[in-house]
Amino acid sequence: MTLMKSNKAKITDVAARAGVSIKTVSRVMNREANVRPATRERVRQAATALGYKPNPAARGLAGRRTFGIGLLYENPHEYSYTQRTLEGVFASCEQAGYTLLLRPCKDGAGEVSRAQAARDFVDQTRVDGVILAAPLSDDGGVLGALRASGTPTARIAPGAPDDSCCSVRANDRDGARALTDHLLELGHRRIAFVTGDPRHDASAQRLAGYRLGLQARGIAPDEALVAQGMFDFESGRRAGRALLTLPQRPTAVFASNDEMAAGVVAAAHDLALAVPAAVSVAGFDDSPIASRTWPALSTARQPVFEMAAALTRDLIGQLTGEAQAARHRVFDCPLVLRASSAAPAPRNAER
Amino acid sequence: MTLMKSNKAKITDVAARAGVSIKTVSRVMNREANVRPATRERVRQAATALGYKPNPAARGLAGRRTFGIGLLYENPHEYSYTQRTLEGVFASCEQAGYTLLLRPCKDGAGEVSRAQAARDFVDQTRVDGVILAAPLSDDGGVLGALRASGTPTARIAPGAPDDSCCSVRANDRDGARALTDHLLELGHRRIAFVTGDPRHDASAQRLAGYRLGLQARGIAPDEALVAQGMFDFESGRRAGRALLTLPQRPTAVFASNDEMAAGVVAAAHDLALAVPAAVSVAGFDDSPIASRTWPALSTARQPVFEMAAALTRDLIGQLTGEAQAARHRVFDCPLVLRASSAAPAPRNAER
DNA sequence: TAAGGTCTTGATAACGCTGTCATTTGCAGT
DNA sequence: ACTGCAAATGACAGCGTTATCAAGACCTTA
Repeated sequence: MTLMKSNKAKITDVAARAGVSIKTVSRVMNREANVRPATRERVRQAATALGYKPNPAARGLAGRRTFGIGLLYENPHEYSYTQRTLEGVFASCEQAGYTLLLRPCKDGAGEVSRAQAARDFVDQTRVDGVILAAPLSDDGGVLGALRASGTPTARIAPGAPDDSCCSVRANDRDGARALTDHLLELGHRRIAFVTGDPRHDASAQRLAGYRLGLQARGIAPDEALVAQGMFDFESGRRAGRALLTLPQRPTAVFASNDEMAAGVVAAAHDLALAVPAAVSVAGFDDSPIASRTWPALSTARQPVFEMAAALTRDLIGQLTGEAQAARHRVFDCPLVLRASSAAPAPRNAER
Repeated sequence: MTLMKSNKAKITDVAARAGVSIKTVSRVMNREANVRPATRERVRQAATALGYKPNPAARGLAGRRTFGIGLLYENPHEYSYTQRTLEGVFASCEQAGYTLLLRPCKDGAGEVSRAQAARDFVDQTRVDGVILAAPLSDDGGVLGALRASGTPTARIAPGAPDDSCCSVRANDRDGARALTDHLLELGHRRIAFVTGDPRHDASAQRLAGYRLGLQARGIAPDEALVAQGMFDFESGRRAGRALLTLPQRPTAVFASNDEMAAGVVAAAHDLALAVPAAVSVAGFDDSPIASRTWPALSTARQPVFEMAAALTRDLIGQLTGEAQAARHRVFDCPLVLRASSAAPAPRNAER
């Protein structure tokens, strides 16, 4: 762990180390012509050694350009989870006069490269604060990079809230528990479950809620009824196919998010099983896909916009010094019951 | 039309006009305490009169804060059109060392407020360039505001490409024509169409492609088979219900985008009409929803990511002076045939 | 009226970089 | 070795704010 104080190297430091004037450093950094290769190389090495990154504000002020590109768009009808998060963050930023800068991280990349992306981002933008969406909010590398840079951070749905960062999360366990209870009340007893991406803490919470629900009714857990998913449609479809072709078919399938639940519905259609007549399906999130499947999904609504907006307010509060301690908010997930869940067919309704 | 040269007022101008020092102006702008109300008001009026907006770069340099909030997230599975656009823009920005700043515009707001939003955005961020997503790319107010500010602009799917802005668009007409031909070749003759939001030029193009296809086969246009939609799921569902309950039911429905096509599929399900046995459905875009409906949608793929990435490259080329003239790119939309389209049932296959 | 505060206000120095323009260096060509 | 020109480098002045700190204005109280 390095010193907390981020003694950012500046152009004069690089110039001194390379034994040239700051103007030459500027030329090298901006890839201008007319610098001898040897000099260029010397400067480059000095810059690397010092970890020098030009200050964008100074560049913008002196050079009259910001190296920023704006993207303007209208709110589309087809919101995704990320999209809704973004809208929530933006709403709070706008109110406080902050600007929103985005950085998608390649999901294929390893922890090292994600940490690097985080480092690059704060260096390049010098933002006052950063918000981490799950599962980045639990990424040790990213968290470490941000901490090292001294950038205040806020986390969406982190596994272990920590008093150095504000955080917000849904009450995944209770939401999943409520949905499980709903299926139980309809008379289902063989309820399968599709887990989510294990890197998201929410996955574990939702599974726990499901188990708690069964346990409360004295139903023995059956591991054969729990399939692994990754939060995406295809994994849901695969899990659905596996679960619905089990010798003793479940009468309901509860997937950890709507995207996978849509996959389960597709799998049921593929197998000519009517939903909900032959099998009930439930999801989680109340994302747009939930009302676009046929039949529409019963689910638990995650108030994404509100969560993101509140978290951003908290972060800005910290930045401006209004807030003292890190705040951790938890939002409830009310049930949204639609057509994908119903009482099981009589022959399956045991007890 | 005002002078093109944007003589941005600076703090000294405001100070001079209000008859105070720049520090006092700074205090007022930053809502600091200890400024006499009368002074505060005087400064405020001077600032308004001059249209003064603090330069964020100077603020960042002097004050060590950027008023920027970063949002880091991983690429989600559930991409929307906007999301994909954003990824494409980001990819090109990243490569050129630019930072991406976002500004959602309220879609409910009028043209005046959208223009204001655009103005505020460039004032607040001083971005080097702006990209306009449809239908903002055809919004006179926004375009005017950007032109007045002298900010280079690039447009996604504009109605009338103009030589002052780069643009990119899909070949909507040919794509729609190809999809129509596909349905015709399957044997369909009564093919209904659901139009898109009229503010998007693409809507008119797609409708034109559909009409061209019918015309080429000598099929008389039947206006009863054309329903108005707004590119969203619900409008598609409504249009689908209307079309599928027509006395002489169409054997196929071609919706201007996948979102609406999904609505048509839902409407068919609602009416207990099997897709594609009783009615074929086609969409446009190949957005994620296209492969999530059941059955999955036949559609035309709009290469959104590539389009956005190319446009951004072009814009940055203009900014750096590499490119001279505004470039206008057109991307083809290859057919993606899935299970939602098939030959009509024999009794409907006339001729 | 004077002393002792507390508000208000302003002068001026950063902030870290790029632009301008002068100066130095390197290298042909003689 | 010398001239001349182009390439390479540097000195220094901004860029438009905020921060610091001192000074002035205005009250209160004795």
